[in-house]
Amino acid sequence: MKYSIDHKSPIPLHAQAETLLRQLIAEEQFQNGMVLPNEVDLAKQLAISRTTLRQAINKLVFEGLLVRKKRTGTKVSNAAVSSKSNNWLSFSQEMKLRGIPIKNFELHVTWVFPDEYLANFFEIKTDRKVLKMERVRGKPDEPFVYFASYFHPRVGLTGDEDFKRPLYELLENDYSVIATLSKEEISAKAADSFIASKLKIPDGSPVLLRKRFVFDQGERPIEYNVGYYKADSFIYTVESTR
Amino acid sequence: MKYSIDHKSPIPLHAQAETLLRQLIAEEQFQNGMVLPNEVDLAKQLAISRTTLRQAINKLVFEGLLVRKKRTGTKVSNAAVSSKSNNWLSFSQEMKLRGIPIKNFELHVTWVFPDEYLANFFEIKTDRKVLKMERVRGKPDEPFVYFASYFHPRVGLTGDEDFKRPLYELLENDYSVIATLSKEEISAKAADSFIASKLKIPDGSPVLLRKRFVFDQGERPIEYNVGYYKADSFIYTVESTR
DNA sequence: AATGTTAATATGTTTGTACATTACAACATA
DNA sequence: TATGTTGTAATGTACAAACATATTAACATT
Repeated sequence: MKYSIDHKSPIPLHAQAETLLRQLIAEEQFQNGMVLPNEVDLAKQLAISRTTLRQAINKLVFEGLLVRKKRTGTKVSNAAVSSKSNNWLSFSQEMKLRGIPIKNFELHVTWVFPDEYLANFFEIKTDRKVLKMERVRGKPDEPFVYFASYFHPRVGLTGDEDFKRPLYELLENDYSVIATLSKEEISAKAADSFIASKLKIPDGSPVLLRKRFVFDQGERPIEYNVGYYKADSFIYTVESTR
Repeated sequence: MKYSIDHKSPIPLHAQAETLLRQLIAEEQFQNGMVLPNEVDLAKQLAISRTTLRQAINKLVFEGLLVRKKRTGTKVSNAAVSSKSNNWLSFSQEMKLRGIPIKNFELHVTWVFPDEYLANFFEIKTDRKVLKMERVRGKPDEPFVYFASYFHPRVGLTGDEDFKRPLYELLENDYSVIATLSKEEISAKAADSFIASKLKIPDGSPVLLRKRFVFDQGERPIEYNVGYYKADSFIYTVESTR
């Protein structure tokens, strides 16, 4: 087999198994509608226990990528959501897609102590400094988003990186940190004075608040990102199938 | 304990444990934000193994109802109402899952001529009437969402249906219309006077605007839905993997 | 030929056990 | 006083073993 599982890796076996299955399905080694090998054999092939394998399969079943059936086996669901539930574009790419030329300004990098909320997400203590990157984007006279990213110390960023490069490319190539999972929360809010000044809008104007929690393969937190978008400058679109 | 687990029941123990936890949370035996007993003890109390208990907890964690944290314990997520992509719970169902009792009021059904925008989406002419359903939801003294749904004439609704029933169930059972695809747009906006009065908030307050375009199996448009959510009463969550 | 029985095989359920990781607190030491 | 060190309690990960259940296929019986 092309891919395999590394028992020495810090990434949990079930997580490795999960991404491995994803890859095989994506590459159509396991094709749409095809039944995959039975659990006992597959576990043996991957050199993990059946229980661990089942953890991985369970997740994919929950996502709807796989369907279990007794006696018949577990098959790849071709109705497949394609799970490209969009949005693995970084922001600059998103905007280019809309034909809007965007500039970065007020790019600012510092080391800060995390607050409770962030320390909690990162699973670190509040006295452990983290790298914070802030930036404002838009046309210079018309900013439309302010956002702040915080990076887990584990990633190993020094603060001297070229943050004009696409972020996920930088992480992947130079730090071999692979972001595989993101959870986002989108809500509406009234701009406080800080945000209002950054976006050059009146206090209390509506903004779209977008929090993004990014994880690596082992589901370990690696980045926290908050963005404040001027109302109407950003529309979040989601497509989902059943 | 009021409820307990029956080892002789044909219902799997982990499933029993799952519903039991749901009940306890709904009844606020385990309240919002409260940490529940540690796994070892809880398993002992319920007379099931820790692993089995974890199966149950895992599901609720996946749903977002519980949050695990090392050393601290597992706590009930008091997070505001959220909506996951890729699952097709209608709004009332989402709320029930979290044990929040929600009421519909100001339910209102009329026939209207579509504007250009809607006619365009439905691919019909503007002189063809469509069914419009409006409603406000929340606690009676505290509305937190106003929304309007428009249904394509093709669906065949008469206006006399019981709109208190879950919508997709109604469409599926009584009209054999199966909604399989939805596209959503989420943005922030300032409430105009109409929305402000419906939600009992000041003019210009921020609201989350959610437009939903629903299609049937043949990708034909069947519903257009606009919702205005009071800021902070609704968080839209999206999870995506790569 | 239709029906019932059984065996095989897949997933489903449950337990017991062990060790890893994290966070905190209490204590001990420089 | 400041700084390690160790203990402890929680979740996280992993494995092995056994038994349950559902479905199919093959076979036997009527």
